[in-house]
Amino acid sequence: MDVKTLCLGVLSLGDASGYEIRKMFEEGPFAHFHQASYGSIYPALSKLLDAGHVTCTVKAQDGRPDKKVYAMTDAGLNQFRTALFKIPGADKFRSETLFMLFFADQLDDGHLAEIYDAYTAQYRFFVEKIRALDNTGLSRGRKFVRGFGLATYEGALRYMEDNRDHFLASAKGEGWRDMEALLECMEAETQDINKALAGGDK
Amino acid sequence: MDVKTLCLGVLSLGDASGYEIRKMFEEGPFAHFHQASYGSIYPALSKLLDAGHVTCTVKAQDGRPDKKVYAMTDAGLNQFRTALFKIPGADKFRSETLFMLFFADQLDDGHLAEIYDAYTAQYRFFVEKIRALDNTGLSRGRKFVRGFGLATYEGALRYMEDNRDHFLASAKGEGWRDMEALLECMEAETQDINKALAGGDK
DNA sequence: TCGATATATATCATTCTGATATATGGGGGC
DNA sequence: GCCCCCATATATCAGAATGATATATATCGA
Repeated sequence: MDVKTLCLGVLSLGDASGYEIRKMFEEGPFAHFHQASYGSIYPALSKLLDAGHVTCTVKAQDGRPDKKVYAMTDAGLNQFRTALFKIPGADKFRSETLFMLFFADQLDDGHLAEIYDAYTAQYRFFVEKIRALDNTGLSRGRKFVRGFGLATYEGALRYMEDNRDHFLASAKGEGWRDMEALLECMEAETQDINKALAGGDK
Repeated sequence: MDVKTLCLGVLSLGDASGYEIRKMFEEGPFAHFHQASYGSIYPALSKLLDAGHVTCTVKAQDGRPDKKVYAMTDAGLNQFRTALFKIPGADKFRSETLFMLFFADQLDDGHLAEIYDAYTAQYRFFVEKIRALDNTGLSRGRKFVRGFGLATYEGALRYMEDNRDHFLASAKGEGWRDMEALLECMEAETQDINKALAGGDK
């Protein structure tokens, strides 16, 4: 799913400028499951304009720079609905923090605790913020992703709170498995995946 | 965190080829919170070799193509530990499925149910697979990320199972908020974030 | 008055993805 | 026996995205 489609999605909710679209991915309702930067949004809007999927109106503002407000056309809506009808690609989760915590034994104790507590605080903040959101009057899709995010963050937060002291206190180097063991593990998983897919999933 | 650092992390667990490193991100212990493709791994290994952070030994195999086995040097280990001491960047989660489900009202009912059930099945599969993992003898870091992943997936799965029927059955277009309302919402969130960060978090 | 922050658009080097190319060998189906 | 698919293994590349930077204006607090 490219940024053009993401922009069309945002514009299906109402007219917006590139700056506003970016805010939707930075702090808005999409922030927790998608992101896009200026460097991809502005070129995407140019392409959408060329293709006739959006229109552009320059609006002068007092006390602020001019704004280019984009609006979706019928062709754009069709394009968006076509994209929505495809099979979605797999989720992609990237966490530098979890990668670091994986290598806890290589880290200094103070730094490890610092990272752990900052990560916990972040999740606690997200949970509180999403809980505080008023979900009356929202579309079912918006309600669903809100609940989904809350449920996952709550699961993660509870785990981190429950396991903090034991994790930070447990001994370094206990139980060390080598590369061969990891690769064997993986082979077993591969077979499972193949079996599951052959069984009819996805 | 660039792919060079990710490769060093894998190599800190034992010697490996580019192909094997890729498997670690595709199906191995890192699969659920990081990914890297050949197109980034092979160039990264070349750069690490030039920098003296790894060594390379070509190994002939019977019945299989030759293998380039990479091993971390002392300089490489130092480099990796330096990278681990930095403040980790923010998590990045991207889900095309959640983006589509956000726009549930734009989707055909059959397709919506299909996407929902496939997504649920995927999470159920992950939960079962991680539960089945033998965690005895693993390092505390490995144990932690396993538990973390399980807790988040369980939270998401429970939510999807509990809300399926209500979500799919609820009426289209109920409660429609416009762009202005979304942007107002965001402004409130921004202030919260600033307050929280000023308060000492992270 | 100075610096920081917010609004707003735009560009670009670097990086990463996803696809493709190349080569070998094993296993299953017919 | 033959064909096709899959797994192993390395490498490259077009296209896309990131993160940083440049530019300009206005507000707010110190």
